[in-house]
Amino acid sequence: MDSLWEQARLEIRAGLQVALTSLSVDMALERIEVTPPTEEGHGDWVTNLAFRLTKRLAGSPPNIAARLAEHFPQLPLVQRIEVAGPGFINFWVDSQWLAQVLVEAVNNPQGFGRRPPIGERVLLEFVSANPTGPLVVVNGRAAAWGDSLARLLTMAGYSVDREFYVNDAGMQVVKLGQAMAIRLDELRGSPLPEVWPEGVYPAEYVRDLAQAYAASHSQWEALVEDVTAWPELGAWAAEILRAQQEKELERFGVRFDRWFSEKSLRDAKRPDAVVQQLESLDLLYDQEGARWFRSTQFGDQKDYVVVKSDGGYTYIVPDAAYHVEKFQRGYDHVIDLLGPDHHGHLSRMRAIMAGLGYRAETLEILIIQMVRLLRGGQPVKMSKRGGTFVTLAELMDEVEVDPARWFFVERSSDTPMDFDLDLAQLKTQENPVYYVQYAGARIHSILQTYEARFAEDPEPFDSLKLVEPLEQALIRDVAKMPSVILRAAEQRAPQALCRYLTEIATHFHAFYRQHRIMEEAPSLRRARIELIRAVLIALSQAMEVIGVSVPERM
RNA sequence: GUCCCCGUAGCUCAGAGGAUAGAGCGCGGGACUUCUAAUCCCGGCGUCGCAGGUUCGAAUCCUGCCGGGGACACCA
Repeated sequence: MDSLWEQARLEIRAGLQVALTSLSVDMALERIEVTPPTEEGHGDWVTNLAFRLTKRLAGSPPNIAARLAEHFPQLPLVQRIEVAGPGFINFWVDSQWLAQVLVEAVNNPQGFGRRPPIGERVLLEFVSANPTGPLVVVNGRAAAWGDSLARLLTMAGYSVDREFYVNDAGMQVVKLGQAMAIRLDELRGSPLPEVWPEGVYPAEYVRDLAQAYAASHSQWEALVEDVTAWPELGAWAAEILRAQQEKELERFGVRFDRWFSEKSLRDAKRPDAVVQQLESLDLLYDQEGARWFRSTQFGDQKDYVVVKSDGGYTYIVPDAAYHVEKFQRGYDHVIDLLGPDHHGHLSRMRAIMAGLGYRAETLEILIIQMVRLLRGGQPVKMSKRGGTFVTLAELMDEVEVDPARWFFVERSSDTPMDFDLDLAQLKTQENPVYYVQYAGARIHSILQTYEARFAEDPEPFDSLKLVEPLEQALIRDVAKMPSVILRAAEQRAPQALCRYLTEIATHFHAFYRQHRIMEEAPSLRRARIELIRAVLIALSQAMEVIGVSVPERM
């Protein structure tokens, strides 16, 4: 069942087809464009049909538009039709017809804007930070944005699984183990190396991990000089770090359905199967002692190594095996959110999956771009290599979860963003999060007063009382909400919700200052109560999607 | 050098091929005896980076150029 707002669009489109028929023009419904106006005052829905018919019908666009309007059938939901500008036809949806949406929302708050299950399964993989250190700010962006996308797709009727891919095998875990060994040695009183080995981070948190390890393992001193112990030490530390990441994400309001271990994939020999399949498809060749994949056959810039000269696999092999595994689990859509450092990985991943016979459209790869933190207008240093990176935990210590999540979701994911720490902490007009939350708090406050005074209001709801421009604007905002959700889901654009929320909050605040509720006559009071109840529902549902709370008091 | 993203108001950014390109912030005025002033109202002279092209119509699509950011390992 389409939302009322969408229903209006479809009926207008059908009406246009009827008008076309009376002008002896055949046109398929899907080819008739009915779009939102670009500007206020141009109605609720607009068609450009007249421009597109200049070759099939004699006359100028305004003339054709006028004839179409004339033959447009009477529809109860169309209040007004206007031929405007150089040939547009603007349609106003009848406010009374539209006001049904208020009752609909109030009768089913949780279901409002939610499309019934459409039977499609989505696997969304995001964050997937290496378990070799704490989460950093850009992981927070991925977490907030990815979680919102998951909520958005759920609202749009998809069945969504959130997954975190844990790189708990391979070289970086061995390096972590080596760092552990160095730190354990430090515990025995040895000096730290003057130059750390290539790829081994001198990070402080490893010292804490080493202490914890020593405290729980009696034989630890024997491992210090044992190179073969690095993988095990690394795996131990990686699991601790992974568990910390899970906790931090939970604090950030993000939970995963599955933490998928790369090690389990390797243990099951899935990467071997990928290489064998590529071999059997004759897509590998030898060069300089390594096995290369012919990725240029699949649109990549250059071929690349899959089996190193030492016999080990490069990163792409287990990752490809992981994606094969995902598809085998039967998902209709597989979506990856990759970090900014994976930019170059994208074309390789697409190439190898194409090589393995998967259609390009089924795998969507989105890039989460980097985050620059600003304090006092100046960038805060956050280079992971320099060791001065800002962690997600540090960010959460400074900024509350609600504004942090809002800020991350507000911007499209594929462009670098500045995160203004000062602004995020401001609890004033400059901060859009509180602006929207404040609208919710005001509604709660009115509803509490109302329910205390009129627990049993005998007055029936009469939408005819809602005639003020701001009331009608709010009815439209409520009615549009399901369409906003569906469109944002299709576009993978949760940021659209932030814009919607700001708009409905703006209309509400203006309404609030201009009109009263409790002092009005019973019938008007009742109508406005129904209106703001529905506004609160639409607002809360949209806030739910971006993972930001709606406090009852502020 | 190749590939990806981005150039729109002083700043941060919206913009579904359409009408006179919009918001917020900042700045200047004004509004609470009232259901929350974390609010509202008024104030906008922009080469939509540049040049071509497609189109009845381009900030939007295509090509080239200029500027900014990022990615281009037998690391993950």
